[in-house]
Amino acid sequence: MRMSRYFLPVTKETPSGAEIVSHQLMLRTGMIKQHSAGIYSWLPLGLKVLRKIEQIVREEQDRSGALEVLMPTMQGADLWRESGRYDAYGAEMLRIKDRSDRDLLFGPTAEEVVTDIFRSNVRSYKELPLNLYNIQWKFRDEVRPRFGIMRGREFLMKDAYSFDLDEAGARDAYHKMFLAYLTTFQRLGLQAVPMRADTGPIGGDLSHEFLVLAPTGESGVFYDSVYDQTDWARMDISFENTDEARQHRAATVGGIVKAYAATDEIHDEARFEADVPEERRRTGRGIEVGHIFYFGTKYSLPMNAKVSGPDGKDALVHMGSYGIGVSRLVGAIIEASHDENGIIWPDAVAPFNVGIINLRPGDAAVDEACASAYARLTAAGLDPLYDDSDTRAGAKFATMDLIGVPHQLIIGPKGLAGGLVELKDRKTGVKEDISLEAALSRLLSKAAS
RNA sequence: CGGGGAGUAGCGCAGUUUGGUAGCGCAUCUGGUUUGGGACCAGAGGGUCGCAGGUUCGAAUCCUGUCUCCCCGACCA
Repeated sequence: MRMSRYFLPVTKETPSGAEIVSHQLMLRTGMIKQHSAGIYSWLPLGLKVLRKIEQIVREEQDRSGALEVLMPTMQGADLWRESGRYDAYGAEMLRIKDRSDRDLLFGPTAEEVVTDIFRSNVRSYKELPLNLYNIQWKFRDEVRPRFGIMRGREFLMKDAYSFDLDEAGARDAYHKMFLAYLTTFQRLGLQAVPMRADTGPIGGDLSHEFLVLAPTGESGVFYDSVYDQTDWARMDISFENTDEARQHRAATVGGIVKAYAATDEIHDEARFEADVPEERRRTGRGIEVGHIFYFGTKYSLPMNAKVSGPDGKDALVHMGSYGIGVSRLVGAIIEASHDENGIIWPDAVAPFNVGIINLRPGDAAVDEACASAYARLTAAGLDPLYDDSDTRAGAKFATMDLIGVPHQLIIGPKGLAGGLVELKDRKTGVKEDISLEAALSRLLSKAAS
């Protein structure tokens, strides 16, 4: 993308009303524009990042065996009356009437809709296990939206719903999502710690929140430092539905959750001190980016979602639901990864892989070198952002750093006269003077790996 | 919903106490000089001061109402 053709309304000043750094940076980089309290438009740069995150979430859901669907944002009230939640949900649910005076609502979640899909299409236990997910906009009329898109009223959520014949099956579905979440967050460049969560009226031990560690997080977190050292990507998990794979998943999750991790809501200091050696105790702040839970027959019972079991009798399906705040992740990543100059995107979600800075537009040799670099990087499948604007070098550097372009190729007449360009790493700040060829081959090999 | 704060040019703000017909910085546009870490000079455009009523010769400023946004608390991806 050429900067001159892009829509990148960056500002030097911090907009008022933005308290936390991710909100400030998202506004300053022109990723989002506030529409009203808790409701935002996503501008090109922000949407690009949102889509990249969404795609990683999608890939890991698919890999775990979940199947993508797309459920409506507008839901009829009848299903919610059936589950008993139309009255129970309260003011957070946005209720609307259509022209025929029918009650609609903007879905805050989709248990009712997905259960309805299930019960009208699935008859036999042989079709299980089944996990349906969608990545769809939700609306919750929060009492107090805040922190930009971190707690918006309208937000993009990945919500998955598992269906199993019995609790044992549901437990395995839970394990699959648990493990898929860990790899998802790791791919996003985040350190997320699973923490046992309050299960509410259902009870049991099957509810976990995933918290991204960031100093500005809303929740206080207490955890064993073994979570700092774990490389989830190396777990080598099979999502096959064999007994062996199930046992392996159960053992893996069991091993992970054995270590202490809790948010301040349910933190037990005495247990923390008893279970975790002092040198391994970690306290900090976290942002909740995922929440999974098993809720048994809470919806299948009132909505009569049954399958025929192997014994020929109908059985209510056991369900679980699994959420990831996709739009919140954008903010969470920024909270976890930024410096005084701006955002430091992890490579996997960076809106552009490489920045090209032309220090002297109009200089034939520099223009040519930049154009050539741009063409070759683009041809190799990289997504470069080429600043071809006629502005001061300092402003260009500041903008590239602000929007967090991971690698920056800086080309000017002085360096070029000696056959050199500058290659800068956003994260480390390291700058190197090397030949254009060397810089390109390094960028291309990095892209290939 | 309780408590606090704020709405003045695209953005950030001053002006309100003590009414006299709106200003600064950034951004934008034009021309010129520049160009290796957020340039400089000269000029220009842009605001019914959130909205509605009221007081007054006269209201951004005082009064009443209302809408919106932000912050702190109880809830959540």
